[in-house]
Amino acid sequence: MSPHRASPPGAAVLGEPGGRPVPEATIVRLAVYLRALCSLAEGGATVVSSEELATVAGVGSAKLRKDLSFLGSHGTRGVGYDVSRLVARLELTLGLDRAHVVAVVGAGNLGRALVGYDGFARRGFTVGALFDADPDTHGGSVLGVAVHPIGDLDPVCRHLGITIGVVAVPAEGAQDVCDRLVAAGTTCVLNFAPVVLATPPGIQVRQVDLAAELQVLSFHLARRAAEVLGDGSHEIDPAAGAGARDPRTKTVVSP
Amino acid sequence: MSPHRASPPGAAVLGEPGGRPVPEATIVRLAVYLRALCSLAEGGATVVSSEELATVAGVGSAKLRKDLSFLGSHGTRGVGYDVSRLVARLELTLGLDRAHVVAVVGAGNLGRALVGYDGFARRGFTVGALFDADPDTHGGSVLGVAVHPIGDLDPVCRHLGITIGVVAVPAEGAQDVCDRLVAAGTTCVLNFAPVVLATPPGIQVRQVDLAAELQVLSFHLARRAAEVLGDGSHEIDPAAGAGARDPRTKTVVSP
DNA sequence: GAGTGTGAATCAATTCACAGCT
DNA sequence: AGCTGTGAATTGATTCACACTC
Repeated sequence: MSPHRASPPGAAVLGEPGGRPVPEATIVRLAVYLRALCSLAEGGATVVSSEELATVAGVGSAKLRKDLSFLGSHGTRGVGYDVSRLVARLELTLGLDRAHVVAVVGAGNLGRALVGYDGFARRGFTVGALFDADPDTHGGSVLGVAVHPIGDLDPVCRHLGITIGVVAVPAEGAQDVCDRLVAAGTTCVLNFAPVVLATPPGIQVRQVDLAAELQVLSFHLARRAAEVLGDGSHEIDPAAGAGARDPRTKTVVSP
Repeated sequence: MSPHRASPPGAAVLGEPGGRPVPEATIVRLAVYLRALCSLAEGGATVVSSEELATVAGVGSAKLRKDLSFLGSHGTRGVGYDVSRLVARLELTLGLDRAHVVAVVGAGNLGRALVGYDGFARRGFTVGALFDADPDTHGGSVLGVAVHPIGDLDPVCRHLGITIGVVAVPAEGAQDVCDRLVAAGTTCVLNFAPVVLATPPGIQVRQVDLAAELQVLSFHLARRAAEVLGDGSHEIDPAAGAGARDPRTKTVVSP
């Protein structure tokens, strides 16, 4: 249907908060740092070193410092980072200083689970509306969120000031839903449907592909099995490797 | 610290399916290609070119060919790839030739939604057991899958031959659940809890962080807003030498 | 002619290592 | 002394472009 281009993969643009373009990979980690910081704050910490924070966040300290440097970070040399100050900086950078209202499209198992997911609310994301194709659901509500027909997506989203759309419908309907979200002025889409969405440029799409995640794990199981069995499933095999090495896994610091 | 040459020189990079190590980024895309191929196959296609397949998968054709070359791919020059042959090759590589039984820990909204997610079954993943901390759920079942106490995780998983564990519990319980899964012999974990799991080496962890995904989208909303408003949210580094916004820079992929 | 497979070049991300603050 | 911030070096991934096959 849509002759749009797929949204550009990386597309890290410049003119960013700290004055430099923030790499995509870094942005994802900022949210992780924020989480880690909050849990440290709950534990009573008021300052943290990059080493401590990195450990909690599961990354190396150098990477963490580099990441934070993109925000023109406010650490103190010889001391560390002021926790509440850094929390505030991360929240600002991630746009969490203002509340966001999201629309969830698809009131199936997944859609309903997302409405109830408290991790969203905890970060200032509220589900303003649910949409579904099934007329039986219309007029009902899930945890206090009204369910609307998909045909009403445009007016309802505009009225509620929706800025992020979540696609939780089966693959067949996903592109149509996406097109409607974009037409309704939404510029950010979180897609759970197992299809690559085509969008006009400027629209941000994040894909969460549950089946693909399992397949990646399955790949590693298969690789390991092949290794142990001396690789029975494949042809080419020059060097039969000793199996001890583990190239993957985000292993902790090796002593 | 000086583990410069710490890695054993004898054990060369291990041999992967196609004979070369497969980059992580590629593995994720293989699942996408498989999906794209299946939908093309349903449309009656029997051969595809890298160009066609790449379009459906939302990547560039060069990247696709490079990715497939890691499997010692079987395309035909001047023609393209035999669809069913390539499907078989991808399934083999991703370990989908054998069925996998997964355990879902956490029978809340998300856990139950995952049990019902047909995208799993469609790729040969069956949920063999559900576990939950709440005694009220024990002995019950969700869509035919029995709910067990978390304390029974080890025996039940071993009995069912679980190879993949899915963590769908709140953050507080996640590390404990992960430890139990690992103790029960599971080597692959799909984690939905918003914490970084610590695991022994050799354990594969994939993290799905729903709140983080929204935060990444929120970041882009904030960046865009800052751009439009001439960036009111930041102070640091007023020494922006070059023009504030540079519409160039690799950015948009030309059609 | 059409389209794969792949070295070589480019681009991005990570890690190192150290200068510079407190 | 301790720890951040960051250029420089390295590693990894993507893109190019073309030889080669059908």
